Amino acid sequence: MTDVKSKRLAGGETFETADRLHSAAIHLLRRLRVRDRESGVGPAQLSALSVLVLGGGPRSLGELAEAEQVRPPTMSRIVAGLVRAGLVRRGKTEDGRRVRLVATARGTRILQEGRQRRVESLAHALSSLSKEERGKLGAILELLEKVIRNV
Amino acid sequence: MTDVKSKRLAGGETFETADRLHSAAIHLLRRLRVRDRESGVGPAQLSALSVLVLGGGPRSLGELAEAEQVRPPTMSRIVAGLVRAGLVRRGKTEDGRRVRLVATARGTRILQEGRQRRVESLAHALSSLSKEERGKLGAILELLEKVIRNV
DNA sequence: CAATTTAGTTAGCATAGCTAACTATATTCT
DNA sequence: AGAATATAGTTAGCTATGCTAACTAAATTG
Repeated sequence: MTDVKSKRLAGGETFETADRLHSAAIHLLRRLRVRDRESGVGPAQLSALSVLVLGGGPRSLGELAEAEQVRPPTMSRIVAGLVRAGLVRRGKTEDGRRVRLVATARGTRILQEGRQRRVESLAHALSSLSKEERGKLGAILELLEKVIRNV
Repeated sequence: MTDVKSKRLAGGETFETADRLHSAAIHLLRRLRVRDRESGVGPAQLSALSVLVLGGGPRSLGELAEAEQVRPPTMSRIVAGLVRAGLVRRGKTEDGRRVRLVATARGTRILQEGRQRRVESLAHALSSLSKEERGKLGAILELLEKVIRNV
């Protein structure tokens, strides 16, 4: 009870689980992002577009910057690229300072296709699990989604 | 049996699980990477350094580029930054063309501290789970690590 | 209606990705 | 052995993505 380990014995197992979960997430996304090159859209643009398409509709530039953890000038330029590529359209709002950013049909299609590719790759790997194992994974995901919102 | 869904009924559930897992990984890392700014090292440099520190010792530049899914010229510059910052040292090998990249003591310390911060944030969030739930999560991680290697 | 606050852009800097073209060392093939 | 080829890294120059500082325009406050 006097060694280094004992100081955090209560949390030690949790820490190890966190470490493994962290590492798993890194390795998973590192593999999946390979497929994003096929879209021809850069990672920051793709991620911002995903907020507009999957995140429940149009946003202002500031909201998008916050969602992507990026400063307004950075998002301003990312959006400029998306508009130039015809993936996003700028709309007006009641507040003349704000812009309303909307994914175009093309932007929506490109994002959905990319997401499809990523998720298919993962689904294929998951197919090696038994039905029971996938069930357990699904149940854990429920918990995990709550935990992540609290990070 | 004739609608769109039925075409992939067998894989439909797996696809949904993959989608949720994918989304959870994205959201998790998006939150954790906030803490990396404290290190004062850019994301590409930090990630390359993690391969040297956690990935089991020294590597050549080409190996590092492959591990990070980046082209040699890109890794060349990332390594130049790490060397300039005193986090990595270049060593010689028998093959005069190859370099042997080793993390310095300072590089190792900075990486470990950053990883500690990330994992602590996650461990703190995980502490809201019951002991039993954490146990289930640990068991699933076993499976997940295997699955991810097959993506 | 002047002062302040808020939303977004522009300018300029550093990092990080790429391809093409180069240098230096090893290997292979007469 | 020596020429031709292959391999490992670097350099140059482009685009994209991150930042802060300084600006413009619109809304809100006093």
